[in-house]
Amino acid sequence: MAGRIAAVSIVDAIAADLRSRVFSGDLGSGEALTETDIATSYEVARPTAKASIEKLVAEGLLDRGTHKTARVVDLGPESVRDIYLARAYLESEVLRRLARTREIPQEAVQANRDIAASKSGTPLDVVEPDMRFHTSLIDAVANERISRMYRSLVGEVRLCMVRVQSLHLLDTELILAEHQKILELIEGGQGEAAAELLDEHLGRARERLVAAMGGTAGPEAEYPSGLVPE
Amino acid sequence: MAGRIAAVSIVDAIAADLRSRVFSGDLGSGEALTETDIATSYEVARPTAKASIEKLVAEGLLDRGTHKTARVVDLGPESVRDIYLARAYLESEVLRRLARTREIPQEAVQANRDIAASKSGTPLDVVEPDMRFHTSLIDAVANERISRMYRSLVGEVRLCMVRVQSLHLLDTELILAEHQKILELIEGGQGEAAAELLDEHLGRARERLVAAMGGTAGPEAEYPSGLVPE
DNA sequence: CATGTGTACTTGTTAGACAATCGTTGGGCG
DNA sequence: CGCCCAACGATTGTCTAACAAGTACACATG
Repeated sequence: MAGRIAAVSIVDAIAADLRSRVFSGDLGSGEALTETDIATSYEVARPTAKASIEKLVAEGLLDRGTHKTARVVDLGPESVRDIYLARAYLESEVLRRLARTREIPQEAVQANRDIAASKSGTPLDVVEPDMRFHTSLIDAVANERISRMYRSLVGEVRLCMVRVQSLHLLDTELILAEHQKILELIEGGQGEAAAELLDEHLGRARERLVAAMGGTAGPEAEYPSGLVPE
Repeated sequence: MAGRIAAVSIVDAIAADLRSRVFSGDLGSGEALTETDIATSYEVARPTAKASIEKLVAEGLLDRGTHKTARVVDLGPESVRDIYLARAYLESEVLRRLARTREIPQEAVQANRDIAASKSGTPLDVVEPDMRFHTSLIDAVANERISRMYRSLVGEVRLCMVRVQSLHLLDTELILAEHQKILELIEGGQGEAAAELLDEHLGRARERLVAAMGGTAGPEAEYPSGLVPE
């Protein structure tokens, strides 16, 4: 059974709703979330609202100190680098290990197909399948804790993307081609090459994101030779 | 200032105390922790106790379902494998990246010295510096999220060690020698070799731990040729 | 022996309250 | 006029008390 029935607590339900509102941009960076506001707007008691907030704080989506109002995290360039480098650490090693068995998850192949299909939509439509491509690779190693760690990053990654959704930072064709190449390298048992390509892939996204946020981009932001878009 | 003053909330203080009691073995595997028990024993309100429990649940040290009493996690062989493999994923990649700059953290060197110094003590005395050796390597990459992820594993790793503290699973000399060799390989820029040695190092600990817990150990449990202890 | 029921225990959630703390605003003083 | 300090409001941390809802186990029943 894939999706057993929910049986969510009120706290979880509110946390889930807040989470989606953060991802959708309904709650922007730095926006304040007081316990009483949430309590009244969801018509629950303050401790319930408090617990929801604390859940999101633990996930890294909200930020707050003692006696201070919780706010949606405001990710600066250095946080973006931190997040993407952490991704690279996890994912490149996963690629190496997957290459040893030369197994590629079907979900990753499907995710890449969905990226191709979403080219006609808005830039934001690419985010979901792109994310799914990477998570499916992580999940392929079948390690509960690795997957759990990666999920905690994914939340923040999506947060980055929301902030720059209007900018056309990523060329879909290039994403597609690199994903495809990564899968081929895994299938060919060339883990080292796959890891290197992934580093490039993530490094470029990272530095272009940093630049878009007002930071100074590193050399990784450049397109590979001969693949500059229109 | 390394350790700024605490200013801990009551919830944090109780969580910290429970954590140390779990690590010290005062609270054994599967032991029940009801909210009211904790509330009365620490002389706080039940919501406060509840919050403390939820913190530990989030850390993976306690386990509980809805409407069920929280219990100290009972790590089975499959969990031990999961934990150690997750460690290996993180650490081997960290080693590779450290080898690129050939930098070895002084904390790791010191930790290894402390392991040598603890040989005369109980087997449990080795745990702390051993842990410190590994965490210092992780922290050396200066990535906030990588460090945070690793910390979440460390709690469970220590839990494993508590359960097998009475057994003499690890030969201190071998640990020491392998740690030393890993540092040398990093210094020499041989990241691949360092990662491989680490895999062996962790794999052996992992499988011997599994065997000690009643599982069937894999081939990694064996000592390397020519290094069988007395 | 299997099954259903009931009771005690535990957790989920709420309400209201008070203390401690943070941010800000306004007044007093140089 | 500008700056420092005090008082205030807003917000969070914690508590007490209580009820609802769910679980687990013993018990009685078929």
